[in-house]
Amino acid sequence: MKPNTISEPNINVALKEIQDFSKIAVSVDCVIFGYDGKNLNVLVLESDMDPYKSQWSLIGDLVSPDEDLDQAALRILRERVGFTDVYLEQVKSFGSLTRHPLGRVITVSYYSLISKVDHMPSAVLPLPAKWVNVYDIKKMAFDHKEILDAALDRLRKRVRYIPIGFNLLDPEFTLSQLQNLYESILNQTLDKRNFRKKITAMDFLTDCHKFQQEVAHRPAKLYKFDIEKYHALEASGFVFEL
Amino acid sequence: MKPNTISEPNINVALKEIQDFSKIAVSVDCVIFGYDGKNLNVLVLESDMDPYKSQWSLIGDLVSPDEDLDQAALRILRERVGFTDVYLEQVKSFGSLTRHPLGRVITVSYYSLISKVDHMPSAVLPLPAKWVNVYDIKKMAFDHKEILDAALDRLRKRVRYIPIGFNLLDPEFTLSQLQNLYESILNQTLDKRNFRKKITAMDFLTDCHKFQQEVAHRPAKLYKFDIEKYHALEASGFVFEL
DNA sequence: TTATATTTGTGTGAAATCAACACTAACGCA
DNA sequence: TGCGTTAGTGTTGATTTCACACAAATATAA
Repeated sequence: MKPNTISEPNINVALKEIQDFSKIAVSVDCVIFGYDGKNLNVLVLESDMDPYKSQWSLIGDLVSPDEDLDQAALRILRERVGFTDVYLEQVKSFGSLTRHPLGRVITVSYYSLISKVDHMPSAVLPLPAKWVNVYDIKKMAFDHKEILDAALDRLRKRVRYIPIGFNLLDPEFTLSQLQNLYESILNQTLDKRNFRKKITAMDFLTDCHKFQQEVAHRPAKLYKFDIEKYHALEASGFVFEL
Repeated sequence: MKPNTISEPNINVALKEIQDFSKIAVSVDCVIFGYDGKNLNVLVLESDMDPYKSQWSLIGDLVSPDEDLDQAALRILRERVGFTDVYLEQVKSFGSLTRHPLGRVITVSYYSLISKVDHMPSAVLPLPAKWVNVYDIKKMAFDHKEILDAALDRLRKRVRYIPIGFNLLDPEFTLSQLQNLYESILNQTLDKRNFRKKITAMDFLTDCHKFQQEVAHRPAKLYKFDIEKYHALEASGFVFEL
């Protein structure tokens, strides 16, 4: 643990030539989560690239020199699958030497949350893209399973401390739908009464004064997530925790 | 929210030319935390680069084509400051277009935890490097303040759920030292009795049967962190939480 | 040798939170 | 009209959290 000397200047201290651009490409890969009212899904493509032909891959692309990372992720979501205004969060970067068969590609992973999955069945999506139940995916192309796992892990942590789950639901939803969503993400069952107590105790759900239609059972009340109320609460020290 | 078509193949699906290597360089920046028994410090260099001359910068370097990201971070720690065997964790990547004056550089940030800071006073370190109290840093070169904040944020979250704080202490430490460390990291005071109750209740501290020497007050018992005991507990379902 | 300054080390009780649990209500449908 | 299905609602005991004060051990200075 004896410190050396600083021999050469480094990139943060003084000039260093970065002309050769180090022969590393940078990409962004998006883990797009969607919820169909029943299961947590992820949007995948079928890879055409050897040696991963016909395995699922995430949706990604190279970062172009004139866009930052978030912009690249948003562009990918827009260009590849037509999603705009989605919740987006960077997860981490993957840089194994052999992770991409075409060469050295470091990828920055993001996850995003999409609502109304049921309104976008795979038929409407560009052909090879498909919603797949997260828990059915055992293997993917490249290191994408590892990326998916990291994103899911992150989502599970986040979802308990910030109210982002609502991004996966329709604007108006029932408490049971919300609970099911949480159960899908956390992969565990929750107690109905305790869940409702907790959620309604924090005061950012608005009663829509409407009920579910056309269900073959007692219809449930519809609620909306009131983001302004939430921000007000947050500002006065309240922290969301599930 | 209408999906487009997938017009061209992308990097995950089929061949795409990545010859031009997108003129993006990739660097790693390390937020090196150290604890001097009193304050949480971070190791910084004085930047020589305009327009950030004489401002503090983190310790970083370009990623070379034949090393992965973790290797690059470890190399930087070894080459620049002589640290080996340190706790290291990736935080996130920063890719603003204008973040580096020399051109487009995307950086992957890491933080690491160093013990025995008091045994490596700045005199022994390569000249421009210096330990600075984290809470005294208001401004840094590049976007490094933002990187520092992200790393500190991550450390604060991690330290409550995994016992990594011990990396910042000598192998043998007192409970008060441990508590002070947590107070420095979390930037809040903790109740002595409750802290000790919690820590000793989880059974991975070993009594060294030794006491502090040469202190002008009642000497405290020394403890060791028993990582094997911790792993055993962890395996049987125990989760560290502070 | 004695007093002082400093830090260590220890337990209890009140309040808040968590976890487990079961029945009636409302609707569509046969 | 009865059946199947999901919605909606409170209580209690167990657990966890939080606040809080004083005697013991050492070095140092008088």
